[in-house]
Amino acid sequence: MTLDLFDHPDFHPSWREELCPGAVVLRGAALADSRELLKAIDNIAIQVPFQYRATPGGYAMSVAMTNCGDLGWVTDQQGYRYQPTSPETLRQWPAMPDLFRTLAIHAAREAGFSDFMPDACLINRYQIGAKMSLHQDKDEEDFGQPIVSISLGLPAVFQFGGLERSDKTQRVNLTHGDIVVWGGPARLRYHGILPLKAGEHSLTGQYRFNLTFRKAH
DNA sequence: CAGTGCCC
DNA sequence: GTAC
Repeated sequence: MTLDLFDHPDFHPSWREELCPGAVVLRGAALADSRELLKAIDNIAIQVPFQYRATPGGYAMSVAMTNCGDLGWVTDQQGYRYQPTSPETLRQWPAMPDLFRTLAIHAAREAGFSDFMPDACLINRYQIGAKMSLHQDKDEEDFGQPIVSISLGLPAVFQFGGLERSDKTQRVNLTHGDIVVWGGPARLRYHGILPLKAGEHSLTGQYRFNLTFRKAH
């Protein structure tokens, strides 16, 4: 991987956008590793296929999901939770690739969170029209640990709000290779993804992939 | 518990 | 804004 990207003299203000205290967009920070990241996603999905899960309220989500790492985020009628196994295979999630972990740790450090130790990586696949409505990440045990989110493939509009659902949201265009990190005072800010606009990406076709790294337990 | 979704 |  090209960790040197983070040390490159050009990797600074123009590539870094502060959304608010504790939240930053690192433009193109995963770009150089994107082909390897996508290959790794394919390899994981062969072992544990993407699933369309349902919320506890019974609605099918439009985003397909799989996981890697010690813990994976799942939802069903019982609720939201992290668990060490896939509900379908009843086996442990595939290991988190070293490239994933290292990239996430470096991005967190770049954003000011020096002790990030992710144990969970949720892999979301968005097809055209798929969305993620405004929500908080609050199923984790330690809100002192940040969230690291890597965008691959088709662009999407990220909504980044406040600590209450009714707070005004910023709209942030995220494209292939962008990394968003939020933690500290921004850790519980509401966020979401607007319906994916039709398009074609040379590496992912009609899909957007998102890797979300968390310290769950 | 379920607002990571839905509808007006 | 909010079902049950």
